[in-house]
This record gives sequence, structure tokens and C-alpha cells, in this order.
Amino acid sequence: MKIMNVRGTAQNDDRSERPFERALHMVRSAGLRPTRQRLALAKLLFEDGDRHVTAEQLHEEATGAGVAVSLATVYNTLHQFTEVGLLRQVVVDPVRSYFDTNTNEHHHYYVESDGSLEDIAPQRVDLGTLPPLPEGTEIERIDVIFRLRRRD
Amino acid sequence: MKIMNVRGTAQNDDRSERPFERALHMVRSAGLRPTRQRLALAKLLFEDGDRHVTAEQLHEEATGAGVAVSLATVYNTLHQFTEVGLLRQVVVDPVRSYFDTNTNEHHHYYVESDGSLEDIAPQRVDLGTLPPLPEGTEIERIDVIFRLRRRD
DNA sequence: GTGTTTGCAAAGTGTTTGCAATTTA
DNA sequence: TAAATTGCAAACACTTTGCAAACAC
Repeated sequence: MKIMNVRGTAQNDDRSERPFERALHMVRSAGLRPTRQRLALAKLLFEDGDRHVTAEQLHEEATGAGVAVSLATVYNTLHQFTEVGLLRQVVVDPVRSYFDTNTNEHHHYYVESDGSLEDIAPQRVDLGTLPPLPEGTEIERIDVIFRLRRRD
Repeated sequence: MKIMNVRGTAQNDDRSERPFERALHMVRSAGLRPTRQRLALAKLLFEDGDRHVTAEQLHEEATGAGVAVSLATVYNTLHQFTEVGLLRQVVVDPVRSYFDTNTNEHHHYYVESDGSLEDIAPQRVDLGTLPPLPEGTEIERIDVIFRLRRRD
């Protein structure tokens, strides 16, 4: 079952389908060719609920799972998935790029010391009245990042 | 007039002093040797109210102002200033690193298309009740970023 | 003087790209 | 078969580092 959102980009619902079918269908309905690499990466990314990965991590994971994918392809795929709305890029660290499988509105906890990133449901963060925006601009998105440290 | 904040780091008040004196004093009270380069950079950074700069920008500015500083020194200085609390690093763009002369609590407007960054006073953003934090963690800082696009 | 800081050029990191070989439709 | 995609290695941009020369105290 496929769904298109307002911008016409593919949406990842349907957690119940088998991983492979699901990956196939997600890639297809995003308008991308279902290549071996894309399917393998989609499967890794989307079969286990919400995830936050770096290109390096995903590449190692794929390699470890016996899927031969070059790092360059992982980068390309992550960006393509982001463009079609299957992923969202999270900017929390000046050196690493994280990609989030949750594309809905939500916020993040970030523990810099171990690089861990966790979702916060949007209704847990109430921004109240929005501040006046600079002339001639409109909001594209609001990111709220709780930067945490481990106690002790 | 110098002030130390709770963490014992130097604070940049005293906008009224002449730029050079001010720079000298800020660098000194931060426990850094007042070298020609540090003073020149501090002067550029702090003489004109709140600023957001990248290393590259500051380097060009210094060079343009007739101050010979190597880019490596600019990077080192920006990080040293950040460590001692004179600057704060703002993470909004996966490729550029911004440094903010406003080290007090506040938030940001960011227009990705032109890389412009603007402060939002903390009292304009009311976060209401904070969400429950992951076990064993505490808040270091909360970043709210309004990602904007230009209308038209 | 002595320890700190600088500049340079070289090395590093994460990421992107050009292009031939491969794969999908 | 035609167009899209991949992989490799080289190129990239930004940032850090090693070490000798310059500088602050």
C-alpha cells in the first residue's frame, strides 16, 4: 500500500510488510530504480523502525551483512533517499552527517560524547507562540535539539 | 571591567571600552596570551556586537584588514576562544562551521539558501514543559533552529 | 631564557565526482 | 538497446597537525 504526501514524495508506512517487499515498494514508489544496492540499503534502513545512521555506519552494516556496496554509492543513495523524502538529514555534529528514517515532524536528543541520537515526539515539545520571522521569509522547518551529557 | 561566569570562563560584557583594550582584556582574562593574532581576531570578532562567522570569513576579514594570520591560526583561535567561553559553535550546516560571539542562551534563524544566521532572544521561544530525558542524562544546552526560506 | 604560539606545508576527514563497466526496464 | 546506476580512484573542501621559527613574559 503506497501513500504520497502533499509534496508528492513517497512515504514510509506499512511496517507490516516483509522487509524485502517493503524495500522494493518504497524504492519503486519513490521513482527510483530498484537496484540491488538500493534495495539492500532500504531494507537495512527501514526494517527496524526509526533509525539514525551515518554513511560510514550504513556502509559497514551493509558490508557486514554480505552486501557489496561502495561507500560512494551509500552516500549517493542516502542523498537520493533524502531528496525523495524517504529520509531526513539531521545536523547536530559538525563532522558527521546523520540520516533519520523518521521523516515526520519531531525533535532530537543528542549525546555528543557517544554520538547517540534519539527522537522526541513533536507533541512533547511545545514551542508556544512563534517569534516574528525576518521580513520576506517563511518557516521551512523547526529543529529542536536537546544536547545532553551523561551524568556521573 | 571583567566578569567571570559560573563556570569561571571569561564573559564579554563592556561593549563601551575601546576595541583594542577590550580585546586585550578579553584574551587576557580568558587565560590566553595576548598575541598579535589573537588580539586582532578578538577585535574583529567582538567590536561590532553579535556576529556569526566561519573560519574562512574571519580569515579573509583579517587579511583584508591588513593583519597577517594564517588560516590554521584562525581555526586554532576560534576553537580556543570557544573552549574558554568567548565563543559558541553553532551547528546548522553540514559543511560549514559557524562561531557565534553571543555565548548567552539564545536561538537561531537560519536561511540555508544564503547561509545567513540570526539570533533569536531566548524569551521569544517558550519551550514549556521539557520532555522526559533519557535515563542518566542531563541537559547541556537546547538549540532551537528555525530553518527559513525566502518567500517568492 | 623558557615555554607558548605561529605559520607552513603536509596529512586527515568526510564527501563528491568523472568515467568506464554494469545493470535495469 | 537505451538510459540509469555502480564502483573505483582521484579530487574535493574543510580542518588538524608536526615541527622549526618567532614571540610573550
